[in-house]
Amino acid sequence: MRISNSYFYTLREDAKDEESKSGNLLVRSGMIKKVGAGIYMYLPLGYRVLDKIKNIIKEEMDKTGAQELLMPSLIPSEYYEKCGRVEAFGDNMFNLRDRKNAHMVLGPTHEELFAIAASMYLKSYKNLPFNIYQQADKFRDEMRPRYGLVRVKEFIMKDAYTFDRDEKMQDSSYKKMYDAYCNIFNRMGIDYKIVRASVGAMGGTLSEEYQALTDIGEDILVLCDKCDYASNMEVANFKIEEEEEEEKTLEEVNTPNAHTIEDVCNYLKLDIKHTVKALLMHVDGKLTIFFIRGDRELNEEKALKAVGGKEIGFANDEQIAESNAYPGFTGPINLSGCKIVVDNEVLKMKNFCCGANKEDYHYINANVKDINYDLAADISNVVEGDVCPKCGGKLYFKHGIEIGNLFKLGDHYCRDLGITYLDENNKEQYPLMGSYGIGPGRILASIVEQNNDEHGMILPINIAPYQVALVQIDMNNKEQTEVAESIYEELTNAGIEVIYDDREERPGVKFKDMDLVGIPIRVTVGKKISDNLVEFKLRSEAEAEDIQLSDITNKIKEYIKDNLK
RNA sequence: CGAGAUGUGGCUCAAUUUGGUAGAGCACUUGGUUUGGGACCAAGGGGUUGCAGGUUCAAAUCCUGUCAUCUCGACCA
Repeated sequence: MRISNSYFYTLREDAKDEESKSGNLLVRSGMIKKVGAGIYMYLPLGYRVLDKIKNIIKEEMDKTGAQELLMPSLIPSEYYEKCGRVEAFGDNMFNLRDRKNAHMVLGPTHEELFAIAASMYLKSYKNLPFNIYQQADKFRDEMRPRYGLVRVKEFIMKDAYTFDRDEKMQDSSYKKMYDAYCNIFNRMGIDYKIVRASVGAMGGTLSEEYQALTDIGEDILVLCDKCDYASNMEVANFKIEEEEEEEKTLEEVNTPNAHTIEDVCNYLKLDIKHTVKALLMHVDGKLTIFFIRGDRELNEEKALKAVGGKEIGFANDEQIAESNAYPGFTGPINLSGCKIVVDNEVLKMKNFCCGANKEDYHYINANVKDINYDLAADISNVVEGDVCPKCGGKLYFKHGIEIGNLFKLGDHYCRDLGITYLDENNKEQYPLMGSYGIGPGRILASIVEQNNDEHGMILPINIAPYQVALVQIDMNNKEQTEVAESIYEELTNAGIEVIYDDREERPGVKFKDMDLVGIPIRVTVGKKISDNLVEFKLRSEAEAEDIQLSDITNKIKEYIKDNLK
């Protein structure tokens, strides 16, 4: 491409409405432009990059035997009602009415339609297994879009769906996707971790996520410093260490105005790890009090699961009044009028401090024998330094952007939709379904987030919009023009993607722009041409190299051959 | 949805406190001088100050409402 008569622009300053590095670089390089919160246009340069990402995904998906198709985005809502997902998605789904006032949605994910597509083909056990996928727009009315392309309201997702007969067959289908995803992200040079995750609104039995490691990642990954344990915080656990301490006698102590755990610890000079705090919650409107170690957070998802509820939130005064709990001084001793859930860890604690259910009083030296509760379960979040549940190593945290996920969904979608096949005994069976997502936009954001310097982005050669930036220093120099044109022609004929900066701009402008956009290879045709030399520079390296003009195209071809994954 | 901040040429910002004809840099156009890391000089074009009301002789500025964007929180495949 010749820049001089192409759509190409860059911005010299950061956008004021972009916070993240990747968001800013993508906007400044003219790859994307914000239309509204969480809504972006992909401009020609950005679209080329997106297309390359999609192509790598497509290649690896097709290699597994998956077949591509295309689903609509505008879907009658009845399809989502059948599986109870109108409720599951709630306000996250875009709802609209057509002219006949029929209720429509913009698809947030496509399990239902894929199941229906599957049913058109699937009649016999002989049809299994198979895998169908698409790369198409998804719409989710996110409460808070942020970080450029990381969390948006409309985005392209590659979503694949497998259909299998039994768990063994599904394991094999799942493994194929697992491996394909590794290939995809490895080819793109992304630094990622595969973590165990929650099945969330998808429902199902197993979920793993591919998480690109970056500081702006919204997910917290729990990793072990000794083994390969890796889990999303939402489902991470830790090994509870039993305290070896002799049980002392329960004692009530005055703690004036000590409403928070910090206050109590300061006042009584206690280690926060020897305290138990209360979380006064409502589960489906009913007061439920959770007790966890003072320094931990309640994991609401685990808590809900433990009590078998649907909705959880902080209790209001009215709900609290049903019990004898005293906010700020609530403890699991002589507590009544509510459901009481204690963290498994609390059962192993010795001589801890907790509220006494009356103003300005706490208990010290409390032990399991002193407390009353309805249920004990794992309800708290891991903190850094906890013991790995797998090997006993130390757990630490990293932030990740979820760029891919794998779900074993079981058969509930097919059950709800009545999709069956006949087995060899002429008996109707429900197939097992799996769903597998990848977010190309998030991949782009993650790559830029992981690969940049003060000059701009540094893109891998199979992702960059062009492989080679050809910079001619002096557009009025005939010899330079001749050489640049011939290099352009030769590389282009060899199938190499060249962006030829033939603008009447000063060299500095051209260098800055090519650096900002992150083109991996730069060839500069300048004054050294009188010695038959041109300059070869990698975006990732600081130094340039002078190359004989006669060698330059071969050098580039070889570099690309060696580095194109 | 709760709290805070911000909306002024394409971009980044000033003028708002104290009401008085809307300004700079970048970008753009023309001419000239330059030409290896975002050049310089000169002359231009481009904004009913997010929108709607109100107060006033006069509103970017004050008041009310509304919308949008960003941040923190809540929420979250």
